[in-house]
Amino acid sequence: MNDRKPLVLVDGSSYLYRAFHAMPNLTNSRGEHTGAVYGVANMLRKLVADYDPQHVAVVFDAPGRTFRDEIYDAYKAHRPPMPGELSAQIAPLHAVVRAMGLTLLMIEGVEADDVIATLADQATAAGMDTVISTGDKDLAQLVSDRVTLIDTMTNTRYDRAAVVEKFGVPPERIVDYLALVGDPVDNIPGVPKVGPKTASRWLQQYGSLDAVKQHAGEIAGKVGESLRASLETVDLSRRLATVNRNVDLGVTVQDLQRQEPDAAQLRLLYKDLEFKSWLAALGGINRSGDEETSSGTGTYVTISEAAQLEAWLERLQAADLFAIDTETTDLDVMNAELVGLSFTDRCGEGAYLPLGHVGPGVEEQLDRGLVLQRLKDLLEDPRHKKVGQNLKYDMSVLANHGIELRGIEFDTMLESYVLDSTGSRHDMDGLALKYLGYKTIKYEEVTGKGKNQINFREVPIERATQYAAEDADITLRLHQNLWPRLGQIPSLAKLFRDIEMPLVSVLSRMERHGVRIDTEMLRRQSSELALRLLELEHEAHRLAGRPFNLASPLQIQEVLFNEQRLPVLKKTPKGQPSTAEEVLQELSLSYELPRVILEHRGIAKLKSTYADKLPEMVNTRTGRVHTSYHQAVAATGRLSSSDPNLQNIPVRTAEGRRIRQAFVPEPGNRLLSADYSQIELRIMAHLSGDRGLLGAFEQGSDVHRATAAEVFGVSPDLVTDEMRRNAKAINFGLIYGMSSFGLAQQLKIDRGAAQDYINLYFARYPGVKDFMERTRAQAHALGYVETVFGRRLYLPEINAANQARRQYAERTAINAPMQGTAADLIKLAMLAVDSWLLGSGTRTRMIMQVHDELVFEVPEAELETAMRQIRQCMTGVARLAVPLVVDIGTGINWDEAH
DNA sequence: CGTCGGTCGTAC
DNA sequence: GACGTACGACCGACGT
Repeated sequence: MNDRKPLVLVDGSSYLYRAFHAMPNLTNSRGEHTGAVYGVANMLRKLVADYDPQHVAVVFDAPGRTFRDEIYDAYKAHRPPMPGELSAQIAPLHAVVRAMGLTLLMIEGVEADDVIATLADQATAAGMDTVISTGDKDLAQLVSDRVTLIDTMTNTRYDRAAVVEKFGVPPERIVDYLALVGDPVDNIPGVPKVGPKTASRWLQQYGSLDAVKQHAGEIAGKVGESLRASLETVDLSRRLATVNRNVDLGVTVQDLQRQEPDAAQLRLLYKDLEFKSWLAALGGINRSGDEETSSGTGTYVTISEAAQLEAWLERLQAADLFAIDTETTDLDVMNAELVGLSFTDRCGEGAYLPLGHVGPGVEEQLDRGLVLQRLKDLLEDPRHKKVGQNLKYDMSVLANHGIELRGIEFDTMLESYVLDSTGSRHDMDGLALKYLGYKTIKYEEVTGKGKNQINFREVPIERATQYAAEDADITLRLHQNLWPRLGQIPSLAKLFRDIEMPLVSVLSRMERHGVRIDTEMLRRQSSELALRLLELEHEAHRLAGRPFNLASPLQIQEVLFNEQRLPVLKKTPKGQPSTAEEVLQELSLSYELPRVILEHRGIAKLKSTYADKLPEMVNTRTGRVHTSYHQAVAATGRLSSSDPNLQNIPVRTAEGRRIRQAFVPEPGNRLLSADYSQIELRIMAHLSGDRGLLGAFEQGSDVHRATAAEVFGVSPDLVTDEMRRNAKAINFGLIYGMSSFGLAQQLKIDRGAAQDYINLYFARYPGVKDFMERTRAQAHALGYVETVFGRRLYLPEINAANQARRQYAERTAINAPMQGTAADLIKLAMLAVDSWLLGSGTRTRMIMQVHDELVFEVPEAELETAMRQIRQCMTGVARLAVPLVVDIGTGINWDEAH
């Protein structure tokens, strides 16, 4: 949307025909025709030089029937089959287009015109200008304030005024004009005897085709007769001439990013086509030749002598940037010991430094302690820049050996994530395949799997070298591929550099510090829960008349709905009767068994997921639990947590909160919890600029109460609990892109009433309504949405033909800017807090992040300072249109602090 | 005996 | 089908 440069859409098919007929009969020395390729490619070169577009597509008709064939059999029937000299040029032309870095679009069952029309409309909706390059005047119907037509071969340009001048009618009337004039090439019948002059005169006189038809009786002479005879077909002509602006493309404007030309490929093509001057312009042979070696392996060495180590050390010290990777004994960082290190500063090369291997051949291995001592300065010096894949892991492993990795400049996993967070995984093997077309050696290929799996330390050094050095090599290659892509989108490059990269070490420190758990308390809870579960199980079996597994939804379903004949209130997506919480809740009103099952389920969940699991996760060495925070998982920009997941510890019910009571500080400390108040609603106020919502936050009111007062039309002090509850559901629903159905279900009211609430809300908060519509439009036009800080979320299914998928993408589009901005804000807050912690010499530690909450372990003497500093860091990260408010609590456990 | 999809439930 | 983002327990089917 910020692009100054227009979207350029090229009607490749029309140019192909024109170039074929216009160009002299060019052939190469093998007698192959090349004139049409030359003509179109020449035109594309000129276009790229003139506009330097960031987004461009070259669109071709796809073979096969289109909707126009469906409505009119004779459509284009007169077109003679494509001459062989032309069809033979299509494949090389496509190859040239791609090698030039331009997106080629050819969509089954959709004509080039319709593809162009749809994309132009999307761009317009996003506030982007479009230049359509075509030799076909039919597309004059698309011209608007934002869309111009150019004919690159004749060098003419059509804006609105030029269309009126040329055709005598404005763009909106072009289809009427075409319906009257007809087009013999496309076999649009038109009205016989009516040509350009008559058509434009009529349209000027009567205003539109419909008006012309109404006045058909008044038109004298042979043309009048002809018009009256054509009244039936003229509507068909109009339909044939009208481009379809709303076809399902499976691509959006955003997918049309112009790429760097593939010089090697162009060289091959031009050589083949014998376009000698262009070949010369490409210059000499690419000196690096990296691209071509991507399927082979690099030159990898094992460092087994001190002299080699010194040589590599010198080389790495001199490098602007080097890739580093660690091999360890364990995937769990807290228990991982270093087995080896690999690095490279040059693609295609790499060194592996074995340090902890066992077995035959280890005599060759340098002493780990001595080597690390020797490497420490390089690794800890922030001036020596490093790139890695998931460097948080390497950083933590090195920390286990007393080395604090600094100069963490680039992480390829995060580069991929910031570029496109929707890519399901950002693991190195996948990235290498996706971006380099390279198949890496898999970890399992080296260690084996299943019961035959060996520890990496047992992998022969020779084999380990190939695997490990390749990892460093590929990491560097990936970085060289991904970083320029990020550089093209400055907001993403900034996000990457200023938020994601600095966060890596913050997260590493949080994970390594961990959190203390009162395991005895959890064990006592577990026994109590076990006892209660047994009681409930007996009770359930008695009520069912037979034993069954209460943990099996399938068996519950059998007992409740087949044997006990309870009514089926809801089905699962697969059509089975649902046994979900809300269903059992409803059934509990009339039956005993569902209530027992519900209670059993709740307690079983608490016991297995929390009371039993957390003590298991306590590290025997540190006596604390060390979660993993994942920085490249949640598509919106949030962190996620696993092993254990500390971001879904119960809080809503009293029994659940007992789990939180087991999260405790070290003696002499307190836990401090600081959370952003109503962060996503505040962001909605900021993004929408809605006066009412902004006002509510400026006055510091209870926002749900304020919403209730507005929607129900009462003064805030007269808002009942029910009104507030409903308003709260609406507020949350809005953040999630809800429908009236969803709200109805939530509030247990009918759909009409829910829709009334929504209408009322939008009437009171029109800015919010506009924001939602703007966001949807942007998503449709660009294929992505953005946070306040420019983080992008791509929505590949936003224009899907499947309604459910499309609607799902639309809801995501609404939610992502709010959820994502909240994620950006708390990441900034973590960075701010961390730099305070590091700079102040305090003993306060940040130990957990739960999306809008940060948890700290604070020495009692530092509580006051910590509270003040943390609040300041968190509220000060950004100036939004609403104040950021942070609630802070402290206590002897997490429940008390929260 | 492992993997994987389906269902459910916890958090924000 | 219908309200967004996660992780994970458990079951049961399926393949080794």
